[in-house]
Parts: sequence; C-alpha cells; structure tokens
Amino acid sequence: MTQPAEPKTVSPSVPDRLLAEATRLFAQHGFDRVSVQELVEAAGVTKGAMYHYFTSKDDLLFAVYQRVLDMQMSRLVQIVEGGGGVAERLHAAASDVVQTTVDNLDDTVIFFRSLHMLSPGRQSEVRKERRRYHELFRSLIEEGMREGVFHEKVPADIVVNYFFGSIHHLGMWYRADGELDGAQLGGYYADLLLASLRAG
Amino acid sequence: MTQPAEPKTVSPSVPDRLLAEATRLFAQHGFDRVSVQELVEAAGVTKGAMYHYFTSKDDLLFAVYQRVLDMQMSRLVQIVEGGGGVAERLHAAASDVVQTTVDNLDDTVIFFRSLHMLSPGRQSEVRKERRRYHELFRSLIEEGMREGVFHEKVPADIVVNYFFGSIHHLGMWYRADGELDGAQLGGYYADLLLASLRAG
Amino acid sequence: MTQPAEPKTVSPSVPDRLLAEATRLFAQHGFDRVSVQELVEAAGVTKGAMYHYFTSKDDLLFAVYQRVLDMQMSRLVQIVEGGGGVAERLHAAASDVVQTTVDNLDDTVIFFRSLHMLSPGRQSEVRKERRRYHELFRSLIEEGMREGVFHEKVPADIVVNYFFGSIHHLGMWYRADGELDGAQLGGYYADLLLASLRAG
Amino acid sequence: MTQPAEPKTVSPSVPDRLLAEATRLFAQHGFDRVSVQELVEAAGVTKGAMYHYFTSKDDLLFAVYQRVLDMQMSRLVQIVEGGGGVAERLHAAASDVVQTTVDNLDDTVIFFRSLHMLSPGRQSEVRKERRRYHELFRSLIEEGMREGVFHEKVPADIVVNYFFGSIHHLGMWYRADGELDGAQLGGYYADLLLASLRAG
DNA sequence: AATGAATGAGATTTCATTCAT
DNA sequence: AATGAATGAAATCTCATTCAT
Repeated sequence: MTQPAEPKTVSPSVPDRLLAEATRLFAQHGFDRVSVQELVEAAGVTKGAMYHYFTSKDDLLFAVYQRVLDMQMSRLVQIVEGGGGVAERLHAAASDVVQTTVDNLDDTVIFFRSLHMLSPGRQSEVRKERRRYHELFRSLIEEGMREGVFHEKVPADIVVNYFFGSIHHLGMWYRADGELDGAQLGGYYADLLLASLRAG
Repeated sequence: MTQPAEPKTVSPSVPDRLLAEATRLFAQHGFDRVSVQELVEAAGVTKGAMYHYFTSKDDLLFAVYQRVLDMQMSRLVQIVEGGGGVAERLHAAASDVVQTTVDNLDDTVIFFRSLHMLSPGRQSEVRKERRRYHELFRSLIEEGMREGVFHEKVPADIVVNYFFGSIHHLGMWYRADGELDGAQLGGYYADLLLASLRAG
Repeated sequence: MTQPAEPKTVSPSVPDRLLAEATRLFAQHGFDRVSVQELVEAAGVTKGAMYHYFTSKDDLLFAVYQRVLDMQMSRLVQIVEGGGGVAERLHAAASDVVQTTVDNLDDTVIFFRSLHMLSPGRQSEVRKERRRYHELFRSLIEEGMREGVFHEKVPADIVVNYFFGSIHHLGMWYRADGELDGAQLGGYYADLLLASLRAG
Repeated sequence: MTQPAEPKTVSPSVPDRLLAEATRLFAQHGFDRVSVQELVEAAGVTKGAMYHYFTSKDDLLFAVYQRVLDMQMSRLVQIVEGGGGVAERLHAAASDVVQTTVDNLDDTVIFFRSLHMLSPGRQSEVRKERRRYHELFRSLIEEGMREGVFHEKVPADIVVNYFFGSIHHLGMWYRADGELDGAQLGGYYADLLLASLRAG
C-alpha cells in the first residue's frame, strides 16, 4: 500500500516527462505552434495533470529556461574559478560552452528563438540571469586585458556579444550526426576567439 | 483628368504598406503573435485587400525574406567583385554586413527567428539562397587561405558560421539609440574577424 | 473592322464558355463548392465579364436548368405527339429520356442535387416546368390505362415518380466508359417500366 | 445525491442533440448552407463543445451516414434471412425500405444529396457499405432468377439501380402529411418491382 | 464589353484554460 | 493527484459582389 521511499527504478515523473517533451517539441516546431493538447499527448499525460504541475503553458517554457540557465551558469563559475592562466581559462570556458550547447541543442534553439514569447516579467528574469552570465564571461576577458595578454582594440562587451552570437547560431547549422563532434568544434571556436584577442 | 507623369509624392501602395507594417510587427511580437487583423489595421487596409495581394500570411513573411535576401546578396557581390587585396575586401564585406544589418534590424530579427515558420517549401528556397550567400563569403576566405594571407587552422565554413552567428545575434542586443553607430561596430566586428584569421 | 455576320468558325462566346464550365464544375464539385474565381479561370474569362452576362452565380445555375428543361420538354412533346400505340410511345419516351440523360449526365447531376440552391423564386419556376413535364408523361400512362393496355393497380402519378427516380439516380452510378451504352440501358429501363404496367 | 439507476427522462446528450439538429438542418438547407454557428445554436451547445465531440463539420455528416447505413443494413439482413419464398421476401424488403425511407426522410435526402461533400476517404467508406447493401438486395433477385420465379431479360444489377433510384427520389416528392402513408406507398413500389420482374 | 482592385461579412477551426468530480 | 467536458475568444482565410476606369 505504501510506496518505497526510494524506488530503484521509476519511469520519469509527470513533470519530468512534460519538460522533456516540451523541450523537444518547442525546439522542433516553435512554442506557439505546439498546442497543449499535442504536448500532453506526447508526454502521455492529461491536460488536467499538466495544469496541476504547471500554472500555464508559459510556465513550462520558463521551466526550460531555468534548467538551461542553471546548468550554464554553474559550469562557467567552475571554470572561471578554476586554476590556470587567463588565456587557458577563457579557452576552456569557450570550448565548454560550445560542447554543452551542442549537447543540448534543443534548449539552445528554444533559448534564443522563444525568449520574446515569455511573459514580460519572466523575460526580465531570464535577461537578468543571462546578463550575469555574460558579465562573468566578460570579466575573464577584462582580466586578460588588464594583464596585457589580450589587446584592447575592441571593447570586452562587444567581444562577448560577438562570441555568443556564434554560440547562439549553432542551433541553426550544427548537426550531431555530422562529422564534427562537439569537442573539435569547441576547439575551433575557442581558437578563433583567442586568436582575435591575442595581443601583439 | 490626366495624372502627372511623375507624381512627387504618393502614399505607398497597398502591398508596400502591408510589407512595411508586417516587417515592423513581426520583428516586434513574432510572426505567430501578429494576427492578420492587427496587421491590416496597422496598414490601414482591409483583410480582403491583403488577401488580394498575398495568398496567405506566410506569403507576406516570405516577401520579407525575399527583400532581405536580394539586398544582402547584391551588396556582397559588389564588394567581392570590387578591387583590392583579399583582406581588404573581406574587411569591407564584414563591415558592410554589420552596417546593413543594424540599418535593417527588424528584417534581421525576423530572418533568424521566424525561418521555421515559413512553409517547408519556402524554407528550402530561403536556405538555398542563404547558402549561396555564405558560399560567396566563404570563397573570399578561401582565397585568402590559398594566398597565405589567412591561416588554415580552422576550416573556412566554420569561420563563416562563426562570423554570421555574431551578425545574427545583433538583433538581440544592438540598439540604434545607443552610443555605438553601425560603422564603428562594423569596424570592430571586421577587426575581430580579420584578427582571428591572420596568418602567423 | 466590321465582323462577318456569320463567321464560319469562332471560339465559343463568353457566355457559352461560362455555361459549359459551370455545368462541368457544378456537377463535379457541387454548386456551393465552386467559387466564381475558379469558374472564371476555368472559362478563361474575367470576373467582370461574367457579371456582365450573368447577374449572379445563381443566375448561371438557373441558365443550366433552363437548358435542360427546354431540351427534355421539346423531345418529350415530339414523342408523345408522334404516331404509334400508347405502349410504343411510352416505351420510346422512356427509352429516350434515359438516352438523353446519360448523354447529358452533368446536367442531370446538377438538376437533382442543386435545385435547393436556387433562389426560391427560381426553384418555383423550375418545379413548375418540371411538373408540366411529368404531367405530360403521366398523361401517356393514363391514356394506356383508359385503353386497358395498362393496369390501374398503382396510381399513374406514383408510377411517374417511381420511374423518374430511376432516371434521376443514373448520375450516381452510370459511367459512359462502361460496357453499357445509352441505347441498351434505355431499352432495359423502358422494358422494366412497361413490364410493371402491362395489364393482365 | 445518488442518481436513479434508470432515469425515466433525460435531456439528450450533447452529441445526440447535435446529430439530431444536423440531420434536420442538413436536409432542409443542404450541408454547405448550414453554418456551424447555426447548428450549435439550434442544438443549444457551444462551438467548442461540438468540436470536442466531432473533429469537423464533415465528421458530423459522416455520423449521419453511419446511422442510416447501419439501420438499413440490419433491417435488410433480417428480411433476407427470414423465411418465405423469394418473391415474398423481395416484396417485404422493397416495401420495408420504402417505409423506413419515408420514416427517415431527412436522412435520405442528405444521403443522396450530400455524399459528394464528404471527404474522399469517407465517401469511399460509405460507397463500400452501400455497395454491400445493394449486393445483398441483388442476391435476392438473382435467387429468384435462378429459381425461374423472375425473368432474366434485364440484368439484376440494373434492376437494383432502377429500384433504388425510385427510393432515392422519394425525398424529392413524398410528404408525410399527404394522403398516402408509408405502408401503402411501400405496397405500390413493391408491386411495381415485382410486376416488372415476374416471369412469363 | 471588360477589367481587376477592393470590400466586408462570414466561414471553419483551434486553443489555453477552467471546473465539477 | 488527476480527469476530460466545456468554454468563448480569436485565428486564418474565402467569397460573391461592386465599381471606377
């Protein structure tokens, strides 16, 4: 009658199933083109169940954003605070963001394509968190500039936007089944970034 | 009775008004969030008139794409075929695409955010034309690689995707009323691109 | 400059082309499913031209009805007033109506399927003319009854409805490219009618 | 609190109400002339409710067809498999189909007038079922022919089409408030059919 | 005689959400 | 925790007809 406190194997919970299908469908067809009906059918739950866990369709989209933001931020913090020279850490950070982006391409596609579909309040939340992320990345570049490792011909925030544009764009052309794996691509992108910054 | 041969000022034609409002509204709220009703009201025409000129809402979106594609392509062709060293021409091309992008930011926002909302057949058309554009840009980079002006550590097509990601992203942060004008920004972006390619 | 009074060959006139295409399209898709746009395109004329010759779409449908009514009536009159015994003339009339029906199957399909789509006033006109047609046919049967050639177990007007139901139905199953030609079928139908009426 | 196990009267369910009103309105004005708006107002339900139970307007029409097809088929099977001579059973079948047709005149009117408005796939389904029905009827005639009770001057399938044309046509002239009731009319029609088939 | 741009009403369908159970 | 019937507003698109030329 009672359930074991820690079942060894369970099929994913209702909210998890919804989140997974939402990510897949929103990336594939776009937030506005996915109806709640389709979504719950894909997740194998009922509408009522969905509205039990999420207050709205918008809420589901926001949940996807939170998952991405959390993951990216925690990884970047780890790298920035890790050891090594600034060029080395910037290279690692750039390479890592490429790798995690291609590993979670659906999330990225949603991230940039659907931000304007969140409610204004939640858009602000996401932008604020995103800004913190960019600032952390920028601080790394500024550190290199101060140390004279990087030139200062181009303002650091422009470099950051320049680089993250490239990242953002990955969802539009990178295919996991191609000949290029995430690590290689991360290497190339990090090399391009470092090359464009190197002093001299 | 007779019309002046060259009227100095005319109110824009119905399709032109529709195209202008569509561009503005699609960029601002997203294709799916703009209703035909809103659109025709903004353009000051009736729904019937709209459907007289455009077979569907999708058709309007496609018309926006065609306008952007034509403009970008013709400018690039002019630069590529112009005179000067390869580095010089690449710098000019990169700088120009930044400038025209920020001058037509609405179109750019639509371009990348709404491509998946076009009918599949039209998506193909747009992608094909876009590919031709990228290939022309890439041919310039390859020319520089063959001449030894650019290093070959990173494949040319990856460089192209890297750079156009940055362009694509402009719509997400650049504001015309900021302190940075298009020419300056074009200079920065072109410098970053050239720096990341320079041999040695 | 002037046109010859009797040109040897001309492409059909605008109203004729419209009438021909209307008949074909109304039979194929149903009056309500054929738009004026489709119709004028199929006829190779413009909308304005159509409205020059026909006051409305309904008017076109009515023109189709008039053509059918006129043809059927004139043929029946000729047969009824022709010579021969009553059984012979009824057989000829029955056989002929089958033949002309399968020769003009589109018209028949329209006749029975779209009558309720005519304006009420025109419906009355058609029904009145149709009634005259049925009455003429019935008079032939009644003549045979009076002469004792046909039995009177079933009222003549019921026989008429019975028979014309069969005619009406031809459009739902008869195919011109089948193995049965109109004359054969007319023979069968006339035989069935006569058999069901024969006295004794 | 508890519901009676067998409530004596309940207001018909939403889909039942819709089906009843659809039958009435489609017969009266034609499928294409009845808007969903009119329909749901007549049934006293909302549009949303209608689309909850029926996937389209077409679906409603199909539901009408299914009801008619089921009823006709089950009655015919019962008669064909019943006892008695073949002439007797054919007379009973013919008479019964007249009776049930005039008892459900709306359905019949819809049946023949609107078949071409169903989606192609559903038209096929209906035609297939209708063919099965005709074949059963034909098998009775063929049985009589083999036994020598009926002549073979006219092929059995033509007789079937001939007779069902008459049935089909009932909706165009029979009025329930006239002086002729369904049983009488059924008698007449069955007599005419048998007379036209009788050997000798 | 003929054009074709323009109208405006109305068509079917979709959808996020609510709520009694 | 979960159901699924029901809502009602809004969506895109169609269409017969008119009218200035």
